[in-house]
Amino acid sequence: MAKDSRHIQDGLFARKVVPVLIPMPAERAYSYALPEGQEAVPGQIVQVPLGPRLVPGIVWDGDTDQVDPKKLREIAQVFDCPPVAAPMRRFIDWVSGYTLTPPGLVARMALRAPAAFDPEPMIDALRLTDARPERMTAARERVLEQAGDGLAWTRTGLAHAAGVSASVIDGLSAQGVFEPVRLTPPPVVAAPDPDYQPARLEPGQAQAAEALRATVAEKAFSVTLLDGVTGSGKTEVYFEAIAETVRAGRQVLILLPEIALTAAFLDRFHARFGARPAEWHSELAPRMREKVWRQAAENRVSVVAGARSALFLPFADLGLIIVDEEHDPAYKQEDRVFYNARDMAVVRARLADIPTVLASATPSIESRVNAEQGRYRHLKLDSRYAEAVLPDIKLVDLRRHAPARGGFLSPVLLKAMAETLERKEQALLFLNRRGYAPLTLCRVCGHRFECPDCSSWLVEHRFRGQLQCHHCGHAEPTPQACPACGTLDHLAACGPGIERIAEEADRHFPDARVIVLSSDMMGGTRRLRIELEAIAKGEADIVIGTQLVAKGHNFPLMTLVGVVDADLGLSNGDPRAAERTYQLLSQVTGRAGRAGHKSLGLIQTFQPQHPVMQAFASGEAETFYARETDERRRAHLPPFGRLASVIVSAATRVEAETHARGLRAAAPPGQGLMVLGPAEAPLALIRGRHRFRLLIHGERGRDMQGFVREMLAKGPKPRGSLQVQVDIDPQSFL
DNA sequence: AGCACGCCGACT
DNA sequence: GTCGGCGTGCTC
Repeated sequence: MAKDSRHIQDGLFARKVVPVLIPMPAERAYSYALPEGQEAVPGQIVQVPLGPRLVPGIVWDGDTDQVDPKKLREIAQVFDCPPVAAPMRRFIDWVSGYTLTPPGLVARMALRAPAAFDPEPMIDALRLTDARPERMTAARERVLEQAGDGLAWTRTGLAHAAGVSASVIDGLSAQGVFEPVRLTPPPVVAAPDPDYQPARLEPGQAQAAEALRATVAEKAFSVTLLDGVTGSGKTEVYFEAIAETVRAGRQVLILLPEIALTAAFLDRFHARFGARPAEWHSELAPRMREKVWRQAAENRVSVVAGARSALFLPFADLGLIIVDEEHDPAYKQEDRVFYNARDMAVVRARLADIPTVLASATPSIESRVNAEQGRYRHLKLDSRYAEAVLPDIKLVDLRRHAPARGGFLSPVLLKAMAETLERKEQALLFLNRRGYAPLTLCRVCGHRFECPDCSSWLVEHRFRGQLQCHHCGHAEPTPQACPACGTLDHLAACGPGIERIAEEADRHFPDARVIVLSSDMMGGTRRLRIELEAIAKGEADIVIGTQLVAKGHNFPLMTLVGVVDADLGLSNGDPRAAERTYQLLSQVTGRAGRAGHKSLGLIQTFQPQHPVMQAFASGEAETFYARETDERRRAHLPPFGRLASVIVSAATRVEAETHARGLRAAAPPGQGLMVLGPAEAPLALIRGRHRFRLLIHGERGRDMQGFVREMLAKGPKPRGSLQVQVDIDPQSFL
C-alpha cells in the first residue's frame, strides 16, 4: 500500500482513498474511495460519481485532501486502460501552474476521447479448420480457396473476397469448416518504415539531417531550431530525425498548424515512410479519434501528425516532438486553457527528457533569440534545392502608382497581371481581409455601422448580403436605408475586402477565371480542397485569397503574387505586428514559383521605406530580425521581458469593464500596463460575452504568475470569468 | 464545466 | 395564477 495514501474508517472497513483529477475547474484533485479489493496506481483512468452524474478522472499523485467522510464517494470503475505516464502527469501540473488554470481543466484536454477508456472491442473472425464440408459447391470451392491462406477472415470480408453471400460462409461454419477466433483490431495506420524511401539530400540538408540524427541518438532533452527558407527542404531533414526515432521504437509527435495538416503533407510522409501518420485534429471523426487516442496510449501507433491539441495525447513512449511552422500564431489557444503549443511542446520535451525540433522558414523572434543565446541549437539551411525558385520581389509605392479611383490594384500590378494571363500563367492576389468592405457609412449623415456588442466596424459581406462583426460573430442583413437618417441607397462601402478585389479583377479581366478563397467560404474544407485541386490543374487564372492561401498549400502554376495591401496589420497595436507582416509576406510570396519559370512578387504599400518592406524587398532577413530583436529589447517585450495578458470576460459589458478597471487599479504603477478595449479582444470571442484584455509586461526573471495571482487577489473577484495567458517563452522556467 | 435551486417578468 | 429567464452555489 502506498505510503502517501490515507485510510479512513467507514463502518467496519478501512478504505483506501486516492486523489482523482476530474475535468472540472477545481483547484485540487478530489478524493475518492477505492472499492474493496480494487487497486489503482497514479495515472489510472477511472470513472467517478460527481453530483448526479458520472465523469472520467485520472488518479493523481500525492496526498489527498482532508475530506468529510460523509461526502466521500467510491470510484465507480477503474478502466482497463494504460495509466497516463508520469511525465504526462507532470506536464499537466506544469501547464496548470504556468497558465494559472485549474489542473482539472488541463486534464480535460487529455481526456477528450471518452469511449477510448475501454479497450477496443475484439473483432470476430473465422479461421479454416481441417474439417471439410460434406457436399462441395462452386461457391464453397471459392471460399475455401480464398481462406486457404491460413489467415483469419471476417465473415463479411471473406464473403466479399470470394464473391459469395454471407450465408455460404454461415453454412460452412455450421459444419465446422471454420472456427471462430477473436482478433485485436488493426492499428489505425500501418507502421512507418524508416528505410522505405529515404530522400536524396543535398549536401546542406544531409549535414543538418546528420546533426538531427545525432541529437535523437542522445535520447535526452534538447531544442533545435531548424531554420531554412521556403523550398530548402526542412521537411526532408526532420523526416530523418523521425526515421531515427522510429528505428529506436519510440513514438513521434509532429505538430502542425491545423490549416497545414493537409492531404499533401500526409502524402509526403507516406512517400518517405510507406505509410501515413495517424492524424489528430478537430475534424477527426469520433470513432477514429478514439482509436488514435487509445493506440497512442498503447504504443500501437508510432507517428501522430496533429494540431496543437495533440500535445495532450497520452503517448506511452514519446521520443521526439517536431513543431513545424513554429512561428505560426495558430499554435496559440485562447480559449479556456490559454497556451502556446510551441512553448508547451518544449516543456513536454523537457519533462519527458526527449529532443524537440522547431522548424520554420520565418522563425519567431523568441526562437531566434533562444538560438542566438545558446539555449536552442540552431540548424540553418541556406540554399534552395531542386528547381524551386523564389519570385523576384518588387515594392509598388502606392503614392506614386495610385490605383484608379474606386480601385485598389495599381497600374503596375494590373500590367503584370495582364502579362501573366497573356502567357497563360496564374496570378495570386493576396489581401488579408474577408468580405467586401471593412467599413460602411452613410454618405448623407456620416453614420458608421458598428457592432452593437463590441463596437468594432461591421464588415460588409456582399455575397451573403450581410454586415458581419469579425470579432464576435454578430451578423445582420445589409439594410437599404441608413438606420440613423433614413436615407435610401446612400450607403458607401469604404476600403477593400477580397470580394471587392474579385469584382475589380473581373472588371479588368472579364475573360479570366477567378477563384476566391477565404475561411468563410461556403462549403467548408471540402469545397476548399476541390477549389485547390482545380487551381493546381490550371482551371483558374486569378486566385484571390486571405491568409488561408499563405499556409500549407502550394500553387505549382503560379508565377505572379500581388499583395494588395501590405501595410494592413502594421499598425494595429500588436507588438508583433512587424514580425507578423514579415512572416506573412514571406509565406504568401513563397507559395508561388513554377519550376523553370520566372516568377514575380509585387508588394503594394504606402510605406516603402518601412523596415519590413525594405528588408523584404532586399531579401535581408537577418537585418530585419536583428532590428526587430533590438526594438523588442528596448521595448522590454518578449523575449526579453514578460508579457501577461489577462482576459476579463463577463456576460455584460458593464461587468467586464468594472473588472478591467479593478484589475488596472490593482496593478502597481510603473508596471507598464496596457489596457486594450473589446475591439482588440481575441477572435475566439464567445458570442454575447464581452472581453477586455489587459497586457502587463515585466522584466525577465520576474515571477509573472505570482504577480498576476497577487493582482487578481487584490482586484474584484468575478466568478469564472477571468482568464490569464502568460505569454513568455518557457525556457527560463526549465 | 454542468446542473439544480431560486427569485422576478409576460403569458397559455 | 404559472412558465421561464439566468444569477448563485456546489460537486469528493
